[in-house]
Amino acid sequence: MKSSEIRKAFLDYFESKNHHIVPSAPMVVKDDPSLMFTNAGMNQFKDIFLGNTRSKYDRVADSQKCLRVSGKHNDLDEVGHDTYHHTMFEMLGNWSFGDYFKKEAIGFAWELLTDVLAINPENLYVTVFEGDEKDNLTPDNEAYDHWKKILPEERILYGNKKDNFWEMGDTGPCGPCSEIHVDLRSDEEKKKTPGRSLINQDHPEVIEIWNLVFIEFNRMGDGKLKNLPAKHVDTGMGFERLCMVLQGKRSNYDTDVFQPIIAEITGLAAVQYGEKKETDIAMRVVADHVRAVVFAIADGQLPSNTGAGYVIRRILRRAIRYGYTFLRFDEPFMNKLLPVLVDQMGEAYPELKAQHQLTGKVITEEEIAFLRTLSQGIRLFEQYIKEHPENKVIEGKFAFELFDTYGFPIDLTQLMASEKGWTIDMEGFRKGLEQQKERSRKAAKVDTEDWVLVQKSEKELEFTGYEELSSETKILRYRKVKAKKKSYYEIILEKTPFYAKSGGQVGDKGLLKNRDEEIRVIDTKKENNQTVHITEKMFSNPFAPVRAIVDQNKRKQTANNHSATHLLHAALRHVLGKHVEQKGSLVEPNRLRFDFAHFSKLTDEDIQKIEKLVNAKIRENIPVGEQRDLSLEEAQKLGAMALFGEKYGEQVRVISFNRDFSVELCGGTHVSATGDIGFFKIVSESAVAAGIRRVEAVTGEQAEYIVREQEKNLADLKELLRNPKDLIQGARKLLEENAELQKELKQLKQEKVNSLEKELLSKIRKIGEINFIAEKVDIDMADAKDLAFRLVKKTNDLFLLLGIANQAKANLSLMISESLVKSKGLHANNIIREISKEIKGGGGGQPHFATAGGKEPGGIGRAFEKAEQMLISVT
RNA sequence: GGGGAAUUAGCUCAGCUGGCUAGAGCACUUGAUUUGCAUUCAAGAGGUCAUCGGUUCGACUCCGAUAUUCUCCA
Repeated sequence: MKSSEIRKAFLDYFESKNHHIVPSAPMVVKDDPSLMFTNAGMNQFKDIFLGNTRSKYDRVADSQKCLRVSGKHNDLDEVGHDTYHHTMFEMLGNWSFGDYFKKEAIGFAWELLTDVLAINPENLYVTVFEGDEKDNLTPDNEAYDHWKKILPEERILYGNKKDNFWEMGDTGPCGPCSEIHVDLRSDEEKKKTPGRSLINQDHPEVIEIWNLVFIEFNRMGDGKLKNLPAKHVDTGMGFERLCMVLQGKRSNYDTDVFQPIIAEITGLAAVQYGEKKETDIAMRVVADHVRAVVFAIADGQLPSNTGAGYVIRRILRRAIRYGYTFLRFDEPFMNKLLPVLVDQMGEAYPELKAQHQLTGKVITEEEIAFLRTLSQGIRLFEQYIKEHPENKVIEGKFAFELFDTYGFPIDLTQLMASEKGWTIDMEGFRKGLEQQKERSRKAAKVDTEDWVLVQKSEKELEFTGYEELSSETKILRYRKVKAKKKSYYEIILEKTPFYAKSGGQVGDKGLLKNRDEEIRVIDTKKENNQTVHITEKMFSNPFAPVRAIVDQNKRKQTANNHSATHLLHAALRHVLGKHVEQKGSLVEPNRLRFDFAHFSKLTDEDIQKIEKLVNAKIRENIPVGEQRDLSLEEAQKLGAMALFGEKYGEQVRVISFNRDFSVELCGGTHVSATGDIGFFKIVSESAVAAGIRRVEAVTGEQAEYIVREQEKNLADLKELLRNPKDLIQGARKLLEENAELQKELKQLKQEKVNSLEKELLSKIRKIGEINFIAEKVDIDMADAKDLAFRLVKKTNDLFLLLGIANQAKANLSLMISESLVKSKGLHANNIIREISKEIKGGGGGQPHFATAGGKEPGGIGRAFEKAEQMLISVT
């Protein structure tokens, strides 16, 4: 069975059991601070389990793309070394939200595996929860009894809390789970050791394939368990692993999920898979990582140096490094694997096809950048070896610096060191890393107190901000959060006009008022579908009704910018072409920023055309078209474009300005008609990454302000230039004149130095065979230096001392011919230190040239005498 | 969010503990050479050493702030 058929068989089976098949959620998670990537099938249903939202369907199944880079069995550093761990993988799952429970879940799983997918039941084992005294939980006999009916009891095992009790986090929904394991060993092996004894023992051929979680409890803040009103089922089956089982392979990488990519790699590297341990590992690393990176980029997550983007960059770099070291790829190669991957997965995940070109560009760019990092590291490494030739051990501190500051991988340092017969002080390296981690932990530490429940509400949380900017409401719960420098409160209201940061639009600011007090809301954000108000203070009486008032002015400006963003998006597509697609957006009260896919820099004409079109639409004063509660399909029929990497609910909202101009899916706040925006002005255009451009713009008052500023600058400039007819011409003339004057000045100075040169030459006195000059001159220090260097070239055995006096300051310059430095042991540095005492100052320099400064110009003469005395004593 | 680093000629980079009139390679201009694949040789142009402030007789170098970029950790 091909992998695509397996995926389809799974989905078809559950569809036949009345499950609604939902698309995979994006791999990148946006509104959950505890999670960067989707790491399990249940992530997109978290809100349902938490009770924040209700599901439209009781039964759901999907194939979810997931990414794991850390966790029990998924350390990024391990991927590739074995044959079954991955960063990106697909998780097949079926769910029941308050519908069926253990009996049906077990029945479905068994029927699908043994009947539809024809796995030999003899090879299957299951585990059930053994209970836990501390939590006062009895063994899960209910699950046991259901299993007993379908397979012999000797293949049912009890498992402990670690393996068989699933929890979402420290608090929240949880429950016992039941795992299905498969024994893939040969009959001979099976006879030797019973499969039963190898369950959950990390045996590579006795593995878990499906986990059925029965969610029935809620873990409270105090650690106690409470029964949930509705029970849920949450299951997850690793797709790649299932393919391995069904295709009779011993490694996930041998299945048709990975083989086409590996075949491509072997072609490029001219190395066969299975030839050598090291190159095999490298190929697995590359094959795994290219999938992760491509899916992430297609979901809109570009590599960057913070957060989720940084994780993607790390994965990409790890692949490049393995390719570089073991497969001898020393120029970009990852993008060459892209067509195979798109070809293979593009059917199930259309975003890969749509984002093909962009993905290739971004990856190539990253590869080039990293190869540069590598060569810089190699240079530093070699320099270090050269500077410490006798060490034979690389200090941990240096190895850490290479890694920490220059991003040079430690194992590459190790490899290069061993090639030269050196070793690395890994202890020291680890110490550095540990300190780094400690620092970060300290800085990132956030103490979150438990939620304080104030009042209960029967209603769902409500957002009133589309209609009004001030609402009468009550506090449901709040908590105090202590971060490193500041502490603040998070407040949840029953209904709120405050817009929480999302879709690029920043969160509202404003006030919460009750009869006696008012507190400021400094930000509003969304967490697990709830609007969280951030405040610096808390009411002394949280039970009183409050009025929530949004800062009207800021909101209005934000709305201007948001609507302008839509017009900009549409205008970009009109002017540049339909390939333009939103890649990111930021909408603040005083500006807007819009990132989009486009291959080249915008010309000035492009920008003008775009501004012109947007402003024309503003003047048309198009009323906003708003439609709520549409299905995604209905919205798309209207022409709204769904973005890859965005998660849309069952109901979407569409904002349009003229049906045939701008139609977008959007939850943000907008103007009532485009005329409100007033005026639109682009202030900058730049690149963010390969194939992605950024436009920043302002609207309304802010745009007016910027234009006024520029106008003022221009007026000031005109006045400065005495109102020339042609400003540009005037400025150019001024610059030319200035250059001319500079030249003349230089020449005059030159002449002065020339005449001084002659004058000084005529003043040479002989002290022994030394040509001695000590004179006051009226030039600046730089010219004095120049003069000294010119004289020393022309005169042998010169001892030149120049004194400069201006106002309250005195300067000395001393130049001595190299020959005198050598033969007489004269040292300008020492001499100037001595004689500068006479001008109440200090100085220094090199043996042949030194300078000094002081605050007594009257002492210059004495300094000259002193120098002469010193010379006489030498000769 | 925290730590470390970088910013010097069009490009890639040297410039050690403050003082060598800021250098190299490539690219560029000019002249010669007339070349089996980066032809060679010579001369030259090109720099507010990221920006602002401070310490100092003196700052590319030290200190502080800002901006941009890189990098590691969370």
